[in-house]
Amino acid sequence: MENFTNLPEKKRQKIINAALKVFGTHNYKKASVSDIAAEAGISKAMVFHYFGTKKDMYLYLVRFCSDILISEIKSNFDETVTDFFERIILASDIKIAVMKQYAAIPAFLTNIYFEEDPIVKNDVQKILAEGEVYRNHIAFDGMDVSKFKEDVDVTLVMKMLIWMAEGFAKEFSAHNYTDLEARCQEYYRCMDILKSNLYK
Amino acid sequence: MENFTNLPEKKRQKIINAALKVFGTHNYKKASVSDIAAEAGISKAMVFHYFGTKKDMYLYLVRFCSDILISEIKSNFDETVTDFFERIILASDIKIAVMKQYAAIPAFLTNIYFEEDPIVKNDVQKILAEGEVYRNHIAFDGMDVSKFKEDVDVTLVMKMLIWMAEGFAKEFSAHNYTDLEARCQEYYRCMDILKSNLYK
Amino acid sequence: MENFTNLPEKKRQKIINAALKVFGTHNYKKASVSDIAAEAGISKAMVFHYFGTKKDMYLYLVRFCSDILISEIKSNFDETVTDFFERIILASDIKIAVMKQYAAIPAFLTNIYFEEDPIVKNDVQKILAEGEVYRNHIAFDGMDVSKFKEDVDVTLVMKMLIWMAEGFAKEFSAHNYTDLEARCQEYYRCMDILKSNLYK
Amino acid sequence: MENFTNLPEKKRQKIINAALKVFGTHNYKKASVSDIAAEAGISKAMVFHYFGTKKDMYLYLVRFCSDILISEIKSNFDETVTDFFERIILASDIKIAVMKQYAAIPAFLTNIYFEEDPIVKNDVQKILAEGEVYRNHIAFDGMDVSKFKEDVDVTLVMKMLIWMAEGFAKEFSAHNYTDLEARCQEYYRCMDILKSNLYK
DNA sequence: AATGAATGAGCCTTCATTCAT
DNA sequence: GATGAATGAAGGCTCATTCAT
Repeated sequence: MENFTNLPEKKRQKIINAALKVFGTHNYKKASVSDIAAEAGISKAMVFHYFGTKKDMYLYLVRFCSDILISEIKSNFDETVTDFFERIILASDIKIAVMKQYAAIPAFLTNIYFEEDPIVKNDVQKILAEGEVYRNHIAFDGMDVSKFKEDVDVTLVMKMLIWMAEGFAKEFSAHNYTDLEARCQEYYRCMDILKSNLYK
Repeated sequence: MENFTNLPEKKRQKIINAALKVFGTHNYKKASVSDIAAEAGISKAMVFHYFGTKKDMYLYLVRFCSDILISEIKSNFDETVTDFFERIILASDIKIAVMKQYAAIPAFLTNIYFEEDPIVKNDVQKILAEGEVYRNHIAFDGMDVSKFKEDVDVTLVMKMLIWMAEGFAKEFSAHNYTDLEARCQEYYRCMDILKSNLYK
Repeated sequence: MENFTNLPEKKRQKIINAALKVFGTHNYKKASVSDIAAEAGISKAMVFHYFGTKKDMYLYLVRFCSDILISEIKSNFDETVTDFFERIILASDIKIAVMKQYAAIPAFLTNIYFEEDPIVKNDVQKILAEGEVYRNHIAFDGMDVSKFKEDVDVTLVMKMLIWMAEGFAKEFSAHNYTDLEARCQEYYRCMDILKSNLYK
Repeated sequence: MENFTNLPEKKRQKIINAALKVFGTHNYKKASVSDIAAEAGISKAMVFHYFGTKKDMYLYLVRFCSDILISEIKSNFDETVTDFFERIILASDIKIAVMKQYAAIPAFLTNIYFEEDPIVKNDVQKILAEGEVYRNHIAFDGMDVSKFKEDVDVTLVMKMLIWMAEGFAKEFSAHNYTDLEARCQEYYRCMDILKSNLYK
């Protein structure tokens, strides 16, 4: 793996982008090492030289994206924002920021989420689980739920929002990741409805 | 194709379940006929005897699921139920009924929704489009939205519910389709929250 | 094999024609038993019931055609025709008569002549060799070569005519066995040229 | 295709010979890539590495043979030889020279001539058509037919010679391409007979 | 370090042949 | 006798992976 990490920044980025793009377009099995090599402008054998295995490369990318996500969270998350809905929006903003760094990351993340190939599924989930802490941290720690009407089960509201986020992401993906801004507006307006009506 | 449809009920179901499972676990390209044959306990050549082509089998399954869905809608949908939320629940009940018939249908439906393989994409969409009428019919026709508070944008509420349904299905799939009943309860309680607070 | 020979005349002919057609259209390997069965209006399994093996069926047909050819020779050959060129024409006429009995025979004969598949090649040649006697008999026995100019090597003329016949048959086959009569005229006119100029 | 053309001469020849032999022995459909690979002493996958497709390999060979033929014509054809029979012999010499370079070419050429497989038929004919000019050029342009007896139809003589050439090639092929020299002598002696007797 | 050659396993598909009914 | 079901071997082709240079 050091074979890869010792590469000059520029080349590394090019290879990562190529790999993210290919793995984001096809699933693990169908994504071919040849395509990645061609996209990155290197020879197929070099991919194996850098990563050892297709699987290793894949997992490297998973970790790479996960790390970016976590780092973005660490540097942007503001724990003084305690209001339930503002916190949700803050978390969403972070995710969107990540999307903007590496153009191919969202497609890749969607694919790894749906990847069912037993060759990688377990390892992917392990890696994602490590970052889970941070993601949950964002959403749940120290949230102020006092403004909710008494009879509203906040846990269920949370669940609703998670489901909605999933559905939103799916729709976004299904439309080829276009119109991010406009779609986010819809999402935020939905939250406004909830906020207005579930708060006292 | 008659080679297959003339098969005894039992055997047909076994093969369908096997195929749904494999196509629900992997995408079109990676789902291997060998795996389906093994899962169904028949020889690989029989699959071709029954369906002619991997593609034909896939499209058969798409139509098969679509037909089940439509038939379930036709026989269970009650247009006299006009209340927005009751209508949603009715629709959900129908989907759940489908799930109970063939355990693997939801996974399969999710996969065909995301299937991008050009070999099947167009044909799949054609088949799904035929049933579109019924699905839209369920959700949108003649719903009574008069009970909503004046300032609530019903279109957005609809969108929220669709997103939620997607997220719910994804979670259900991620947990290997277990505890259908319990999970549905959560889903219904969420809708209760919305109903209580968004209605006048 | 008796399974087949005991069949009613009509059915047997239909099957033979079907087989000749398919084997005349494709070579041994590519000619599929399914196609023959379909063409003959019987089930694939029956072909095996009648003939045992694809190979057996093929060899049966070879012998069948060879027999027809020989029988035609036996009944039409006139040994009182001794003139070299008239004898050649007589032989040609016989071949043409055979062609008219079973429409598919010429195509089949052409194919078996070019068949290189080691699975059948040897056996085919054995069968054809058995009939060779008659064919040679036609051409060579008791021919009157006295009218040739002294310096003409009749053996070479014979060879020329054989080569020409092959070339002619090839051309005829290459043009899908059309215009038999017209083409024969050309062939006969060529022989006229030879006759006029090689005879004293 | 460059994968193949960049190969060392020796290896390329071995593969070409193997392919010509297999395609010359069986027709397109039946000629198996495995056989070619085995005959050439390489792995089946390499054939695809070199040529991409069985079809591509086949068409490459067609063009290869066509090119050799044309090149041989270009360098050996002498338009100052105008006598009808000498011209024919010149043309024959050229073909024989080709045969000596790659022993399997004649069998291959015969097979492509009869190849009816729709997968390749059109492309083959396109390739052959490109060289047609040269082949016709050889045979027909500027031949001196003034020495023929007045009543001899030269067009028919031409036809005879073409038929003979076909028959000759067939016989040569049927005897496994042995004794080229001796067989040619016979062919030339036949032409002598014609020349002596059809000329004034 | 970097490449292209090389391979073996696996995939979809076809087909002659066998088997149960 | 007749059929459809069933299979195994083989074919064309792809691809991750290894090897020699």
